[in-house]
Amino acid sequence: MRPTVNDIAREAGVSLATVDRVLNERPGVRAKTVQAVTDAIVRIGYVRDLAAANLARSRSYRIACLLPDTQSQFLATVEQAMHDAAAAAVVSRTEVETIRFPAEDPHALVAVLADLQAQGISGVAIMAPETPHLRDAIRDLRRAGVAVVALVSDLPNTERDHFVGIDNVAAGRTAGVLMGRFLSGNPGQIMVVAQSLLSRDALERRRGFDAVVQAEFAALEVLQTLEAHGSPDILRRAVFEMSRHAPRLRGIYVLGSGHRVLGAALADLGLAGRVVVIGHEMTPHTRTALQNSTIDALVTQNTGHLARSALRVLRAKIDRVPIDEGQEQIRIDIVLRENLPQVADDPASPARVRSDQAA
Amino acid sequence: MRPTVNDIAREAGVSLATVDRVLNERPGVRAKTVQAVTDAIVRIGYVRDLAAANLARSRSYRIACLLPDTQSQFLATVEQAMHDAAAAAVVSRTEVETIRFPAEDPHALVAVLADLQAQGISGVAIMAPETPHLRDAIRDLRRAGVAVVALVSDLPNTERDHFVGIDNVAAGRTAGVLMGRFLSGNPGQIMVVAQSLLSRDALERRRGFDAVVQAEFAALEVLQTLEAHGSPDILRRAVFEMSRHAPRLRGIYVLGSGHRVLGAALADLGLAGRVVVIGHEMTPHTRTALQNSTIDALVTQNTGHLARSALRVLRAKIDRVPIDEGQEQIRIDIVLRENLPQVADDPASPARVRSDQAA
DNA sequence: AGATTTCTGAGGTACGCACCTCAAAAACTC
DNA sequence: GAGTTTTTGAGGTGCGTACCTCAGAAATCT
Repeated sequence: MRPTVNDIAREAGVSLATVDRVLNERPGVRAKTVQAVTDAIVRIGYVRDLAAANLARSRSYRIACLLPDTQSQFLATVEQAMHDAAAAAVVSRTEVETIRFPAEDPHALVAVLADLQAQGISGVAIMAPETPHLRDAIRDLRRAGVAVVALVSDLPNTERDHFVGIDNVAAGRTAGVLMGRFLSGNPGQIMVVAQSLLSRDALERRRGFDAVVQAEFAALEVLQTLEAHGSPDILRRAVFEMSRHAPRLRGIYVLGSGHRVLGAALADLGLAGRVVVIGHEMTPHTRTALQNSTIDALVTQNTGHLARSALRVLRAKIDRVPIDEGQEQIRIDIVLRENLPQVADDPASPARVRSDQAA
Repeated sequence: MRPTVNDIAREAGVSLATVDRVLNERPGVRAKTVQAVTDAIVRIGYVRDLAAANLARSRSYRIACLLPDTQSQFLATVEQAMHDAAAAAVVSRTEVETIRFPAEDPHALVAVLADLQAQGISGVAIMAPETPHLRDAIRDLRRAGVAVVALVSDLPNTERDHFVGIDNVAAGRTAGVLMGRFLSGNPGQIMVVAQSLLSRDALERRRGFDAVVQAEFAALEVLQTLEAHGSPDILRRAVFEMSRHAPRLRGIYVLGSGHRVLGAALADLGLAGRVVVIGHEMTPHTRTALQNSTIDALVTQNTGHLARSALRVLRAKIDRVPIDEGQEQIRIDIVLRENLPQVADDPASPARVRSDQAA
């Protein structure tokens, strides 16, 4: 049997009340007694039963997930993943509320955070660009005992407890290597397309991509980043314009989750299937593009893992227990058509291939 | 507040005892009353508090993990991952015992399983080739109420509850595409190396690899599989022998987790760095080989995920609760040097790259 | 209607822990 | 050594559920 608090009390020769005081760091225990209890704890290998503890505390976790209100398939995927993770987390008494804040207004975000703190929320997962206002708001949250994790895009200069997401420089490097290897070091030009270069993740990816191409695939020339700024027309025109000046265009790197108009533009230019296209993030659109080979490879992060990890880390921080680093490391996934994960709720997805002969 | 059993009782106009009988499927309740209670449950949205339920049951999960006693870095990694997952699972009152069984003796395995059943184990994760004996043993376990999952290598014709692992045909296809693309469709020969072709996973990978290369990279010729049978010498000789007859050797596909002797043989043949090497599984050895570019790409499954997933699925099956398909799908990971995950406990691993300017 | 069977309700104990109170013991102070 | 402060012990209640008993009500049968 697993040792309980009573076993500690017996082993340490003190009463249950004292053990309780030590365990929950309540005052009124002599240092010597504390030592005796902690010794007993390690001696008998006691591990607190968190389920029972939380039951007794009747603690529940109220968590807020803050995402910008930008229209984006990737954000929609993240929100959906968080919703699913939240549904699975009700059994561990976790409630999650997702809030979209105005992307352009740092004051609005700060107001939302202040409001959450007032409401007595216990944890916050946030995806937002780092501003001085946000730094202060996060510090205030932490001071108030609220756990904070940065999601997708890190906030390294704030007091956030943890970052849940991938190393975007490495993701860019990965995209760069794939591009270089798929082109086998032959010379040519690479077009880079982004929604905008304002976000930290896009910048870091571009940096990683450039570094690798420059160092290992010197025959490739990486062109200036085209910014779509949310407008299909701007992107379309820019692609046509640039392709005129890039006679040996052999690859396209899409820093964000891809733009529907890009496929059409490539088809019009007669480039479809003749250039290597590498993008980021798994969305309904990039998934389809990968399936019909409009995109050759995706460098992604698993949004399901992202959401579940954020909730797990927040719960751990709230409970002040250590986190399992290995489990919380979000990997950089490379997805080709061949290793495209099946979507669980897609009735059209083919049955698992399996052979019934052979041991 | 979350509704409790008492709320159900009030809502359904019955007593707590009756609610309890319905919830735990105990006899002695009229169909009409059962209906009234289940109606009330959905009406108020009751979700059973599993933590409290397990506490009251004072249930703990005793789980056995069965692995063949073959010497292999991959198996060692799996065992280690299971050990780590077990350590993290003590808080959810889960005990895991890993047992290595004689790989060559199906009767010994059956005996171990029968013994476990007698000991009153509640769940089993097993990695073994499918034999009639094993089929029967698994059926008996299931009949006795023991949950069973197949690990790494599926047992599709048994009554196992679930398979925790990747689709190995797809993994082979993925390796095939990487090989083809890295070689850019230029003609050449591919050597295939395996420990043995007896295990289902190796066979399936080879099948997927062949299918893709044949269909999409017709210029490549895939040579006959070399089987090492655990002997570095056999492998070494076979590689030398075959490379004499393959003047245009451009790639090597390692079906298993790679063989230390292979790197040396390639160096001796002057092929190091001149052929594309693609392997499977992340082990200390393949990791190093990837870092120093002896191997170009690895197609892997995350053993940490594998182990945690196995434990989660087993617990879910024991509790008879549905599993979160999305979370339990083990992805086929493609690992290049650039997206090599950091090892958490490696003090020598470089700090996370991050820039402190830029929002 | 009476006997019999089947349901149902009221209540208790337990799981492992948190958190509370009150009194007694021990350790200090002067 | 009397008074004061600090530390400790004993005990209780509750968290949400499981599981048990026993008595009484309701339904069914004869």
